[in-house]
Amino acid sequence: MANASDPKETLATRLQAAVQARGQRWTEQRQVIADVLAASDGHATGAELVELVRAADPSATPSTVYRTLDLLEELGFATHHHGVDGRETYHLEEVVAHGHVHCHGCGAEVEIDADVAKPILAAIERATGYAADLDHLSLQGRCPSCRAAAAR
Amino acid sequence: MANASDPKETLATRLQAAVQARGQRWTEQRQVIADVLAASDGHATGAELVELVRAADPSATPSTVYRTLDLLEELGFATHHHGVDGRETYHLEEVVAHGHVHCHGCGAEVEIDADVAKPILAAIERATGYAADLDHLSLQGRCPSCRAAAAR
DNA sequence: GAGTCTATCGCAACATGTTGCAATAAGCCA
DNA sequence: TGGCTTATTGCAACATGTTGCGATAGACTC
Repeated sequence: MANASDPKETLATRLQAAVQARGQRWTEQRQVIADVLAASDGHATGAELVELVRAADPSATPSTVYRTLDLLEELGFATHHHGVDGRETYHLEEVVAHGHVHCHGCGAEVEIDADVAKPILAAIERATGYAADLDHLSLQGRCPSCRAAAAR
Repeated sequence: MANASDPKETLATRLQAAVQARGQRWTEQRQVIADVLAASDGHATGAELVELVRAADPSATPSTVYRTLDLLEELGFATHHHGVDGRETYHLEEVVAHGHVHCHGCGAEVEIDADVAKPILAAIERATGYAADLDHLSLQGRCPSCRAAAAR
């Protein structure tokens, strides 16, 4: 821990600067939420974050957590997507943009990083004209081993 | 209406046959839900279906509707995916398989039919080894006109 | 430091789904 | 037809988010 870039410190600090630059306010609750998010590994559901925040500050309420999360998205510090079960999953912006693919055979979920996704996004653009968002790329299908098992 | 194939009749009938073939039971509620689904255009959220079913049969409850919808999926008569806002959207199997792409600029949502999707699915397979599911393909990005507006 | 403006908070109610459980009734067999 | 088995229902409680509103408290000015 405590490496050179110290991401936990910089997240809260940069967030505070960004919030205040927009004429908005920096509060205790936002500090707590920023800390919790920085301490997570960058993948957490809304409910998990609410629970973690309440553990750090029992007076916090879900509405505050979700509203702050919305603010983080607006400011570009986080993104969220809906997983297979429809639950929200939040990512820190520090985590490099990536998509997900979920296997409905074995339930495995793997990440798709930018390099791997490049030809997929290119195909989407050619086919539809849309510039798709890697962070919202959430696919379902069958992984290679389940396909092999099904073929037998 | 009342065309040659008469899909409304056949859905309930075929569903009943499939349910009974599995040793399961055919009930009033399932008949109502099948009728409602057949009368929809093949795109309805869970909440909409619950409301429609309750309009047809006020004694029906949400749990019954959702459980029946799960059954329809198991039997291959319907599929569902989660839209941009995380709400569930159900499709009848009669509607040809298709994906969706949502523009986060203007909010437009367009369908991606099988032909258009083919190169996308091929790219996904090449990049990840996964055989992706067209019905669960739910993308977000920027549509051509929003991209043009942003470029200016 | 005091006063003002208003963004943010916490609460409570709501929306959409999910789950456990006891009561009901569909389908089967004698 | 009558009785039995158990899938299905309806209820109620819960889980996860969202929204409206009055109270609180940041931040700014004087």
